[in-house]
Amino acid sequence: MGQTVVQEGETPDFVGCVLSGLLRMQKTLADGRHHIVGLLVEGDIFGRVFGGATEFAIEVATDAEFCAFPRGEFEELLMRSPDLDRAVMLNTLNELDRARDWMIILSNQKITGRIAGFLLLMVTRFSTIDHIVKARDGGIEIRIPIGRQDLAHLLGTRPESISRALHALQDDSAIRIIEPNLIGVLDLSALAREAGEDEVDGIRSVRELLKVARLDR
Amino acid sequence: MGQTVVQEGETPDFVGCVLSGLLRMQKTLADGRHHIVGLLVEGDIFGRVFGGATEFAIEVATDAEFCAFPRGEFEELLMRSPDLDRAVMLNTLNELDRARDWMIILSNQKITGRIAGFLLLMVTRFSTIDHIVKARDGGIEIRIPIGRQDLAHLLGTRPESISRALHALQDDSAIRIIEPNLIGVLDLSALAREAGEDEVDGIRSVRELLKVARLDR
DNA sequence: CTCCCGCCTTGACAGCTATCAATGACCGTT
DNA sequence: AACGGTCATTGATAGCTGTCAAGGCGGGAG
Repeated sequence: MGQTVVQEGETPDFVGCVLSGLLRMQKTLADGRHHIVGLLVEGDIFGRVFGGATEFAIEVATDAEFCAFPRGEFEELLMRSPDLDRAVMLNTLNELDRARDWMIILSNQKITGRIAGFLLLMVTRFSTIDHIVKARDGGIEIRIPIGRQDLAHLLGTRPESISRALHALQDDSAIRIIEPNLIGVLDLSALAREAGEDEVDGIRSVRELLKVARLDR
Repeated sequence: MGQTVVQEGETPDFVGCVLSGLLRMQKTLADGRHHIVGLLVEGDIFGRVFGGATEFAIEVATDAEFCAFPRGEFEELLMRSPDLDRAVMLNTLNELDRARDWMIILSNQKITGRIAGFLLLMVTRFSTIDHIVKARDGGIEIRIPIGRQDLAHLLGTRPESISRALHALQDDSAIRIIEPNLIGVLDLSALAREAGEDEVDGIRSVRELLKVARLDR
């Protein structure tokens, strides 16, 4: 927990792939604060494929497993397997879109909007990770895999504001705080409205997810 | 000016490469506001290489030229030319880092800090585009290629706050507002301090840039 | 079992920003 | 030259957030 996998400015000699658990990608600023720029879950690839130093450190957020390939071999593998190459490219493009989604979320001036966007992103992006997003009869339950401090760093604010905003969303009956890190989503539309996002497509896909989850049981 | 090149949600049938001018990548929200998530300058590639719809619209910010390759041919070209494939991958990875830099900037809670980070990013990233960043005897001059409205959308705030923050930085003798869109940088360290970033490396490279620019003349 | 420590939460206050409104500068048009 | 439009700026006020401080809760060590 909290161990460093890749240090800032380092050029790692391997390409990693997360198998389970959660890693966080962050940058430490001059004043000691560290800002989180992304979370890595199972299936995510980290470490730059071709040269160049990583500008961001990677640390373990929860118990996690990952595998590492020597970078040279991985690059050769990419050369020989167009399919793998294409998959890595698609993965990178998806991460790029995700990073831009983060930008939209961070552009929201009210904290409640940022948290609403964060929760929606969790639901839409991590819907396949069942220990994070669970579909229940009452709606969806999200287990936030990081603490208030990290969440604040992620959303560009402070733990106190996170707490207040979550309880404000609860007062609006948009969510329910089951445990500090276990959030029940009561009203997706309200969240989307709060986030200011046109998340209609996202919500539709979530509805599909819920249907599938119910059929599974 | 303001024309749409690629629409949101569309799957463009070409891959574009900016030759000159400036394009902006943005997303329109449900309430009509549009948030800018990136600027494209010469050499930047846009349009997804492999399938998938673009989540962001691309519009012309200034007079611009770009070339377009049919997507199918481009993908075949990638298959046949490992060098090009590698270059595109590197380009994408760089954009990813840039997007994460944006996240850091947007995480800054004070507007002056966000603008300081923006200016530093302009200097470090667009230092080769001489109609945007110019080295002069007094320091560096940055021509901001977008208006206050767009700048506000980019930094997640409002035009009024942009104006106030710029003039605050001027009062601190960190910058000089030569024209509304032409900013002279007087004190890089002050900007870095304001941004809270450990931009020492960045500043060093800027110093190199200044030296080179002076030798050029 | 008790203590200690970290985390989450809540309250009070200062500081900053969003918002509304109004003014002035610049540009293209008439 | 006069007009209308957009854009940048400035002021006043309300609202929200950062900050500091304190209290409550749970888990681990002794």
